[in-house]
Amino acid sequence: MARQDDVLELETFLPYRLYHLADLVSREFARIYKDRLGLTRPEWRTLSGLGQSGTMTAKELGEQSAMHKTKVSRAVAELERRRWLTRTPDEKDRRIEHLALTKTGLAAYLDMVPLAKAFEQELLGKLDNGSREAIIQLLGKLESAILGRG
Amino acid sequence: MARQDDVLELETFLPYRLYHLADLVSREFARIYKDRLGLTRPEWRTLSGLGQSGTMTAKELGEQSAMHKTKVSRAVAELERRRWLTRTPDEKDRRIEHLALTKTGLAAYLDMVPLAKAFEQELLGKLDNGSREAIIQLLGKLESAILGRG
DNA sequence: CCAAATTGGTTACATCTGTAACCATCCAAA
DNA sequence: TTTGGATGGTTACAGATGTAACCAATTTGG
Repeated sequence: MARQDDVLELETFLPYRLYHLADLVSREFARIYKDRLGLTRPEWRTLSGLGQSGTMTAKELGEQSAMHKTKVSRAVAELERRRWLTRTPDEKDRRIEHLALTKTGLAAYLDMVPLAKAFEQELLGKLDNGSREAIIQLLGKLESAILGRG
Repeated sequence: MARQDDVLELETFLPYRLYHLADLVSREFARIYKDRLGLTRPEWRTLSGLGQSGTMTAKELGEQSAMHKTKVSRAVAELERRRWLTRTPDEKDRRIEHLALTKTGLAAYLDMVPLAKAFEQELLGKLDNGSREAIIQLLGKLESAILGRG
């Protein structure tokens, strides 16, 4: 049966499965910040990044949350429009602006944190202990693998 | 330190990590079918679905490859434009069309299959045996979990 | 010093996507 | 039968995205 070799089973193909799963999880989670705060994913990541790290430049934000600079730029613009963050020019390098959440922005962030954690816990809660451990390990290994340092 | 509870570490947050990883893998793989065949992801999935299963309706395609019907519709239209697939009206239900790859379409599919398998193998090859097993298990468990049957 | 390359960030444009509205067709109940 | 709802599929429209071009400021190398 040579045919077997010539067929790819989509349902078990790793890139497909991985993407599909991530898409499901991400969409499900997105409903929370979208319904509650009306944010897009890049906007949520920006909020989350600044909430976590305090003050960052756009570039740092992009690195921390794996976003292309155009996404960062637009997300920052939108959050600024809402007055959820402020830009402070850098003294020494005038290309750079330091971004930080305003009180309102921080409040939105603090509003989301427990919801995010609950979501994650609920998801992980459906797995046995071993699987929970395993998944953390595996994500790391796969990341290294894809980044070519595996 | 109450602050700890109020912070979410994005880098270890499951939805983020999962999505980021899937995005990396998917993008890397997409380069192959994009460079080689000029396909988008929905188009690749359509090609792959029909290559694997022979003849399907648009609805079946969407179910098999987890695509919204608009994506299917557009991908099918594009592949038809290239004459990579044909539509055959159903005898009994005139809303339905049966889709199948043409010779050209099949050739493109057969061209991609070994590349796809090689990509997957290369990725998995960077993991130890245990991890390879584990990942298959885990993807299934997480899928069940997110779909609420966990 | 000064030109050339680099960097942080924004914008324009074309493409892709999701939602909702839509069109046929089919089915089910009266 | 007719009629009201489902169903398969397409389309319109508004947003989101990626690529590339761009601008200004900075660094580098001569």
